[in-house]
Amino acid sequence: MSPRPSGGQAATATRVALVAGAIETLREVGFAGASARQIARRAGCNQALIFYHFGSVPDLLVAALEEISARRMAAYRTLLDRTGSIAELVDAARAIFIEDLDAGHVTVLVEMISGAQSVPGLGERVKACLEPWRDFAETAVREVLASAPIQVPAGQVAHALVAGILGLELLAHLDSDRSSGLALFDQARTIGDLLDRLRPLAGLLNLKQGDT
Amino acid sequence: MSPRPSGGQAATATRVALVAGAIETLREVGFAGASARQIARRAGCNQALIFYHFGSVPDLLVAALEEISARRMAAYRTLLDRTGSIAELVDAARAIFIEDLDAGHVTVLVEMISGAQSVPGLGERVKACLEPWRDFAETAVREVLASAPIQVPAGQVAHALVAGILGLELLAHLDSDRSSGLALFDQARTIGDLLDRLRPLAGLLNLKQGDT
DNA sequence: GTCTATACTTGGATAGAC
DNA sequence: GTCTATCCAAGTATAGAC
Repeated sequence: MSPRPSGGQAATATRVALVAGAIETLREVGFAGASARQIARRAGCNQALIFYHFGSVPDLLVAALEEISARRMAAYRTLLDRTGSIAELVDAARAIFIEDLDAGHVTVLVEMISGAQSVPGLGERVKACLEPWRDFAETAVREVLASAPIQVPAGQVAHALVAGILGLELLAHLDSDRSSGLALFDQARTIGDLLDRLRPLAGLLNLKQGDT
Repeated sequence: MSPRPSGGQAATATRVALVAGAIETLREVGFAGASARQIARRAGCNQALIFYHFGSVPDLLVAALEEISARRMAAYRTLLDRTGSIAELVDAARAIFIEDLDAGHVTVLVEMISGAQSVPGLGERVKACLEPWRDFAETAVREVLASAPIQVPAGQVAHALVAGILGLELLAHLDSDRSSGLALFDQARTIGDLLDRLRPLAGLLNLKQGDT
């Protein structure tokens, strides 16, 4: 669809600026306010370039979401690499949550999900972008709770976790207050710490453990 | 601001139709697609009437949200009246969640929260509409867990609960699948049932219970 | 109170100069 | 590749007929 000429160096810079502008616009005025002119102004270039490089405004917005999705996945994966305690992982997750909140990554995601209602076919593409986030969450839950003394359905917990993050983002933005959300991480940290202490007892308490 | 002539019977019918149309529009095409013309078409009346009766489109949308908020609060309060078991209350909450999901009540709320980004001052008004929902959630958590054998911060749990509902709504709409959310209620039902069985032991287990 | 008609603004998208 | 200029569609809002 989009031209994407092969050898453009300046073109790449423009596309990067437009994606950054799209993210900034989604953050500041939401999906409903993300017009081509608003985005171009923040990108510091002409409005017509959006259509030249991306074809349409929704296409650019999807590209922006994909960019964020890819960047955050990289950051998240470093989380799973630390195979330390659960409490340690909760701390790291909290730090990343703050980072996402301040940078507006989740805002962009939420705006795209709710905004998808008004553009036919957009929902499918947003859904595809969200898939890695869900997979990551499920993997994280599975790994973290593998050694825990309780048996939980990882898929459901992951679903609740993703939903929780999205909901907290909505509320945090509405209230201009992120402390309410962070307090929940502190709560999780306490529970995680408890699970860490109980871990040595895992073998004793696993009554109906099926897997290895 | 709005005229609201005192003795209009037909006028009231029109306002009702417009509010209903606004809700339907927010559900079907979201905040970004909720234009005066779209709403008027669904309300079966003229676009100009929106400005006559409500002053502006955002004002009508807020009125629609207030309408929903009031109606749902009435339904929710019947929940708290049943002072039965926790499991029973989870069942009732599940039924209401389904009702809200199918009728699109939460969709309207989510669209208004995320859409508020693009209209200066709208956020404050949406926030005011959300307040009763939060208060209700906190009261519900407090009452339900008062007799439970564990000590929990009701405010934080309520905040997480509201966030969870909003997030589940976002995901349910994106996936056109509400079963993932409902599965969590089944999970909660199991936990509630566990708490019900443990309730007789509450006196024994309360190690650091401060209140009555 | 409700409609038609319209003024005005903004947004999506394209053509063509450079 | 990027800009200016422009067309057209859709939106908000108002004036005035009925």
